[in-house]
Amino acid sequence: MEAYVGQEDLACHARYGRTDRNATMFGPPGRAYVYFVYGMYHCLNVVTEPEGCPSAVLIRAVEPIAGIERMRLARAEHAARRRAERDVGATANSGVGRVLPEDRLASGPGLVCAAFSITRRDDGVDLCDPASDLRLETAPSSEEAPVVSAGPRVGIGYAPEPWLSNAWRFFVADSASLSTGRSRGSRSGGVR
DNA sequence: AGTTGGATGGTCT
DNA sequence: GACCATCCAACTG
Repeated sequence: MEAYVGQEDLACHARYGRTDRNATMFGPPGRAYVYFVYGMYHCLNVVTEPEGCPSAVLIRAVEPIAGIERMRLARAEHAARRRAERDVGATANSGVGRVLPEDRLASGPGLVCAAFSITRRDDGVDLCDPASDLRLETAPSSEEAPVVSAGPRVGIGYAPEPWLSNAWRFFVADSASLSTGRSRGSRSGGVR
């Protein structure tokens, strides 16, 4: 996950003020801020600060625990839909992709939304409401606290220092489901 | 194994 | 009209 903190954070979507797209970030905490990027992917955030203080946490990756097949199906549907929109003909073949490894089902912000079928329609959903389809739940107390590491945020090359290098990306150090970002490099440990 | 280019459309200067 | 909180395929070596 990555923290985006207020209008002063020049990597945050709220840096130019409130717009139709980022309005949810300006609202109460605990809601989903979902946006559309690069013409094909969605990204899920959790609003974290009180109303009027536009901050959120981007969910960059998820370790699948349950509903694995459901996630595989959603990923396949997402890919198929994109293929279908592009190719008008020759759709006969490529339906058979190789089976996605569990570790890669949601190992990126766009993939999280593809695996959970999250779209802009989920923007503003109350993630703390137990009745919500999309929601946060507290971990069982039996669960051991993970070791968390921090590093610079991914994909914000447009931002000036110190925002560019602030270690506001937090990740479970030994997770096999870490997202693979392009620029700076925490990519090394024997993931895979 | 590491790097590069292309797809694709909403959003904002 | 440029940019983008991305991903994957196709390269290179």
